[in-house]
Amino acid sequence: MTTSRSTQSVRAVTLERPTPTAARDAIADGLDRKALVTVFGRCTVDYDGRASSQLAAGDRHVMLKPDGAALVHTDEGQQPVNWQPPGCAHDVFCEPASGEGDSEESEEADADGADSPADPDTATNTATLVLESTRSTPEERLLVRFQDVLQVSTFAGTDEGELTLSGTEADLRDRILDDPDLLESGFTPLATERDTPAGAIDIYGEDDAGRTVVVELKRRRVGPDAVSQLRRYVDALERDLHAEATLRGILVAPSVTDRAQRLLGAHGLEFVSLEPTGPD
Amino acid sequence: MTTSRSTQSVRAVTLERPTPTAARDAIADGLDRKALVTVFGRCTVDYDGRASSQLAAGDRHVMLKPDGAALVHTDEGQQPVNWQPPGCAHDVFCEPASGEGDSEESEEADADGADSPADPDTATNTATLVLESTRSTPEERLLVRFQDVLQVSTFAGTDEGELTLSGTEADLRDRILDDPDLLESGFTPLATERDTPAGAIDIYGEDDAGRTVVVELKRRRVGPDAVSQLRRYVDALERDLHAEATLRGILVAPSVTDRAQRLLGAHGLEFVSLEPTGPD
DNA sequence: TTGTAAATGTCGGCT
DNA sequence: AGCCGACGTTTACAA
Repeated sequence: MTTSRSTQSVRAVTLERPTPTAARDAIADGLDRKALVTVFGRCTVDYDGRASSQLAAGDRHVMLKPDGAALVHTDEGQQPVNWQPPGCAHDVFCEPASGEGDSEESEEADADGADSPADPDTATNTATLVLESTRSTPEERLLVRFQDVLQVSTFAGTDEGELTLSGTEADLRDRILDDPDLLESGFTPLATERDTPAGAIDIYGEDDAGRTVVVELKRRRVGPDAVSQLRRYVDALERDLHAEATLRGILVAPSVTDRAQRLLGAHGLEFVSLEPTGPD
Repeated sequence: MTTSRSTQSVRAVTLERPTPTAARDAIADGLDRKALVTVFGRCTVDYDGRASSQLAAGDRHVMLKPDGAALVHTDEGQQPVNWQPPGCAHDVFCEPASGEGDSEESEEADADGADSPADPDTATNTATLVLESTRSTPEERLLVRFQDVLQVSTFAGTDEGELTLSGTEADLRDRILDDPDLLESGFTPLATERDTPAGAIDIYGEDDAGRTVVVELKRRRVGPDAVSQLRRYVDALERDLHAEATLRGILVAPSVTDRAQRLLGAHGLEFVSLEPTGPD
């Protein structure tokens, strides 16, 4: 068990191969201090809420964030194998032992029961560490049971840094608004996010000949879904304006798939190739 | 600086407040051993690829997975602020110093240059730790520069556990295939994933009266996009079969939004309320 | 709280 | 490697 202190305050505390109760106390302390908590060890994971899942024992990295998010990572994949969104309440406690006879029903009672029979504090060897993250709306629960804890860490940090991102759909939109001729010579944007009964049109405008133009933007190569989306807006606007013949729908993206191309043709929609960021 | 060993092998190694070069060596060793590597400390992050982003200095948790995935987490949010997908090559090295005059152009040359002038090994105080994860198709690069490293850990584990998940669209499909009357009395499923020029139909079948039925399934409450999808399949099948009048399209989901409901009505499509898992 | 669509979406299945 | 759609999608924004 070692701790590390910066010159200002405790910023990282790490326990290696702690007992379940030592792990529990360190984690509880970390959560209290609004620190980011990580636990690495052998565990099972159960989730129940929008769906439900079970995960057999394996070595995983668990992260509990002060905003209530929880992440369970295996050694593979970008996505966590299990998780809980921000807004959850984290709880940590020890259970007497993770025998096979441990009934599901006993969990709930133990979760907040301060007076469990034979307090786990006195049976550290057989006690198992449990992490629980819950929320309502929707009701969801994540339960991580550790057979073995290799490491517990708590991190207290500050992060004021803002992310700047470019190459988004907003950039593509701004590019066209800055220079409407990029879409087509004589195009005039009249509104963005113009609402229809079917949703909001990215760019609403007029062409050279005064025809109404519905523009749908995508930052990357598109498939059939984007064509359907454009068609939906054009349809809705036609119904709304009772102006069938003069409406044009243009999909703007770097490229389209074959099937999307055919769907565009089948519905009299157009395509303009444009990327979110221009050549510098 | 401490290490922890299990009875079988080194499973977790942790350094606290290491020098940049010690951190570099531990991380390089961890990557070599196909371990999961975590680094916590103050860093800046730059990404360039499908989009591009910059993130000013802050305290973050970085995870490098043996499959090539990289994750940068702040203390908020379920999603990483920056990341790199599996399949990337991770690299770790030290740079002479992170002065403001450090030009972007110099990075690439330093990344793999074994013979940098004044090897950073001898200037640990001013050297900065850098993590780099790159891939091709598409060309993408993530660069994490640490001003301060609070902790480096490497974890070697095993994970054979499989995730079982229920409450998915596949469960909803199986529920209907098991008991087609759940959709409507007299419904007969004929195929799943039936292909059309617009995509694959979830369930293709016939109703009581022998009319063709296109069924689109959603595991949760749906909006306009699902209606568009169903419409797309019905349209395509009508064109394919030249059988306009006898086609029915049914959206199956727990519920629909108002707008989706109106779109269904506008296009003569139907809705059946059903959840992926039935009452037990 | 709910609706709507973007996302460096990611992931899996299939061609 | 590209296409296609599901996902416990998550996230941001508007009503």
